[in-house]
Amino acid sequence: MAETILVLEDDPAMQSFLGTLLKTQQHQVHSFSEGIAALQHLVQQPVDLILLDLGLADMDGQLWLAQLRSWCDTPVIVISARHREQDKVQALDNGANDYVTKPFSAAELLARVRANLRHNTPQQQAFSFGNIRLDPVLRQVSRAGAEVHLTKTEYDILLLLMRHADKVLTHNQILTQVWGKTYTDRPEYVRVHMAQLRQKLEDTPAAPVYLKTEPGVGYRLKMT
Amino acid sequence: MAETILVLEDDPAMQSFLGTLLKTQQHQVHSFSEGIAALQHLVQQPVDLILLDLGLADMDGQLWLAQLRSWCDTPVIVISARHREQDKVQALDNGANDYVTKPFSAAELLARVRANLRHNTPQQQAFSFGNIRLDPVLRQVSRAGAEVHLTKTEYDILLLLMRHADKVLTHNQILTQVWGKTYTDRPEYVRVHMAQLRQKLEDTPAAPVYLKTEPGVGYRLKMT
DNA sequence: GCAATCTTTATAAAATCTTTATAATCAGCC
DNA sequence: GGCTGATTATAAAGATTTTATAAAGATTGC
Repeated sequence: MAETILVLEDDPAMQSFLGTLLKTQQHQVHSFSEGIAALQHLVQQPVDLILLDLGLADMDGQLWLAQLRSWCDTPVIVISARHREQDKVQALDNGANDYVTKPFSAAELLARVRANLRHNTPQQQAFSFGNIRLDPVLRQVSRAGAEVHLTKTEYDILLLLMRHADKVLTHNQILTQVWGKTYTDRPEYVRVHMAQLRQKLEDTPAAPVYLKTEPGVGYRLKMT
Repeated sequence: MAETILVLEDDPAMQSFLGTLLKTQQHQVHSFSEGIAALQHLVQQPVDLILLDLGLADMDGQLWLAQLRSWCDTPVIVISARHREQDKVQALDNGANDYVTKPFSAAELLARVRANLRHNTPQQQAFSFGNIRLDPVLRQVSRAGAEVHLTKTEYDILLLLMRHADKVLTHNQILTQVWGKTYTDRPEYVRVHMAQLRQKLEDTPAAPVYLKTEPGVGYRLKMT
């Protein structure tokens, strides 16, 4: 958390409400009532998200948004009392990322704030255990920050173990998922590749911390 | 335009309506009624945006979304008849980028589609990695400042790799995007053209730094 | 027809997987 | 505890698959 959010809203009650709401989520909030002041601040200090009320006193919110978008691509959530379709379309086409109409639910607004912070900071949904990280989007594994090259089979096994973290997977389950149903009588395949994975991922392959053996049953990835 | 949009919606009337609506904007639309089929398609061929109806017959839309997000970060707009706050919050926290409730205005939906396409495909004026630069507007590639001539096929492959920087693209994905769906059994096409690209772009084509092979899987453009 | 490009093909090289042998470890039993 | 048979770990050789590359043939557009 601790993302910085700029609120541009000229109704004092609403400004105060938004500030309080966002601070409950540990966000740092900068509130403004006037468009010019907000722009000046943004030039000085970038923020992670902007909440914009269209009904400003000193200038038109749509114009403000259009002007902002000429140089800044920070996500903007528009908050407005205007329910008309054409207002929404105009704001979105002016570069808004989302449009919320008053009255709105606090929980929904916070969820939309989270969503917009998330997709702008494309932090991958990565699995990690210890100093090992697996990023299924990039199909990439790293150890202590350094990329580790895994073969297709090794990667498939690790992904399978991660998707069932802390559970025991039998040889047959691994063989079926990775090699296919007809390979259930080749447990040695799993052993050889598991040894390879340990060589690449464990600090002490002979005394594995993550890739544990369950004798007589199968293997388990310990996430702790 | 010409972005590809996947629609997952099990009501035939709504599916048809969405398809028609999106096609008026020159989008390429792939419609599905079942979650499994849609996932299978996405693995084969990435899209630019996903419209998801939460009320699927064969599985829970929220589960589908969570599963998708474990490996895919394509923008998702949820369309739902459920107006409850907790449904919205859950969907947004599951990784949805936007949430639209039925009944919705066509113009607003299209505006939200535009907004989500725009913000997730930042209008990079030029991609670059190392001393290589690709300008999609001029359709021009240069290396260390000097223009490099690429054939149409070479350029298409490079652009595709750049749009999915650092991700692995399978042979099938490359073949489908560049040659078409009926070429998925010709991986040698990709190999030959990839070798050409390396000759033109890499300092040491035999030991590529950018255009990496992932044996058994596909190719990856390494930007980092 | 010519030049550029794409497709096809053949061969060499590289990477990975499978197989095998041996050593280590484990579980049950006396 | 120590023995025994079964299971597991590991390295390394062998086999197979996958990939790189050049070059010849086919196609396309001007």
